[in-house]
Formats: sequence, C-alpha cells, structure tokens
Amino acid sequence: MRIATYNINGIKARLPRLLEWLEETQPDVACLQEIKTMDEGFPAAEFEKIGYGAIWHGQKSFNGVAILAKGSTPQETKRGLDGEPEDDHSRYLEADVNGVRIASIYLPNGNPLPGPKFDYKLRWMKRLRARAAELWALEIPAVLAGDYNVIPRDNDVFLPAAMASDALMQPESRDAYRRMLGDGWTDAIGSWHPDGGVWTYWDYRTKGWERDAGFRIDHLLLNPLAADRLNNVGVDKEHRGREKASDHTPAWIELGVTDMQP
DNA sequence: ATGGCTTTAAAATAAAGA
Repeated sequence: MRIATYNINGIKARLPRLLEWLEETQPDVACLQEIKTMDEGFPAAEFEKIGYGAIWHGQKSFNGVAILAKGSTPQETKRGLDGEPEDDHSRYLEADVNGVRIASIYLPNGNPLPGPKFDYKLRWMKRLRARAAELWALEIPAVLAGDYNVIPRDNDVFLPAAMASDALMQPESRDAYRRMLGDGWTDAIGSWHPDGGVWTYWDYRTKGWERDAGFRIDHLLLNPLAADRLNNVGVDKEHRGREKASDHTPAWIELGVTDMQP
C-alpha cells in the first residue's frame, strides 16, 4: 500500500501535472496540500475518471487539503483540529482507507517571526500532537502525512545557515516536531535516511531547483502499527523538474500487508 | 536587508508562501 503526500501549490494550475503523476506512480493514497480552492472548485470528476475517489477541505485562495484513494472513497474521520474554534484555516483532513487511518496535514508556515503567525504555528503543532495522542489510543495503523513546514535536522537542508532565522528551522518548531517523535511516531523518510540529503522542496525565487538547494519539510509520521509494516520510502524528485511543477515534490511510503494474527 | 518567483482572486494590484 503506497501512501504519498504532495503539496501541489494550487490544484487548478497543477491539474495536468497532478493527473500525470497519479497515472505514472499509481499511489493507493495521495494526501494533497495547498489545493487553494473553495470546495466547489475541487475537480473531483477528473480524479474519478482515472479511478480515484476523493474527499477535500477547501478554502478560498489559500491552504486547503485533500485525500485521494485508488478505487474507493476515503472514509472521513475528522476535518480540522480541535482546540481553537476561531481557526478557519483548512489545514487538516483525516480518513480511513483500507484499515489505515490517514491524515493530510498542512502545517502553518510561521513566518515572519516573531509574531502572530509563528505563535499560530506553535499552537497548531500542539493541537496536532493532541490529535496524534487520540489516534495513538485507537490502536490502529496511522499515518500523519503532509507539509509540516519543519526542517527537522541540519542535514535536512542544503545549507543550515541559509534557513537559520526561518520559522521552519527554529528550535521551537523543531522541538514541537521532536515531541511527536518522542511520543513514538516514526519519521519514515528521515529514519530511512539518517544522513539526510533528501529534499522535498526547492524554492522558486532563489532558483533552488537549478542549484539543488532544497530541504525536507514533507513528512510521513507513522505509529508503531504502521511502522512495523514499513517496506519502502521514496521521493519523486524528477517531478519537481517538469514544466509548471509545484515547488514541492511527492514523498511516499509503502506498507506491507498486515501480519496474520495468531 | 530586500527581492528573486508563482499562485489565487480578480481586474491592477495584494497577499501568501518558505
């Protein structure tokens, strides 16, 4: 079972590239972020045509997340995080697919800092951790996939000094991320690449792709019931170099079949 | 230090991203 996460940076501008990627790589589940459209603008019929069911949580212009599943419609289990009723950003969507609980996460960027956006990021991470604890208690395989907007380690960025003052690399951001790992969640890509050097994002403005100046901010966090089934991980790097590409590229994991219970 | 570039929304600029 292949589960991918992909910040597509606008589903309208990206639709041809997105359909192409789905047809080429055939993920069983695709968690999308930054769809940047209201619910009524989501092109569900286009995904249906190539065999994918979908649920989505849209927002005008910004944010917005979705979950696609090959051959079925994800069974929605949660929309938005608890703890801040006035928060109207569409950044969290969660569903069951084939017995696996899967969340599509678009964590706040947090820049500039200090300021309200950074404070919001840290509060959001606290709320995410609280939801993760609820999922943990369910004792089912769970995968929290998305754009975390956190560079977890110095070897997850082309040049740590270049991002040192950025919200993605602040000690508070890293600490909040690490607390989830401390709770027992596995950073699938990071654990397979302890020496780093794997990027999922390359900046448009600084011509990051041309220089391979990227960093790793798209993550899949697995609870032990999912991590025990982890067979493979990957990043579809080549798709970042295509015409009209997102500034992110897909990251994915593969889970094997559940062990037979005695 | 700022801007570089890209997208959305909407009609020229502005906001947001990271």
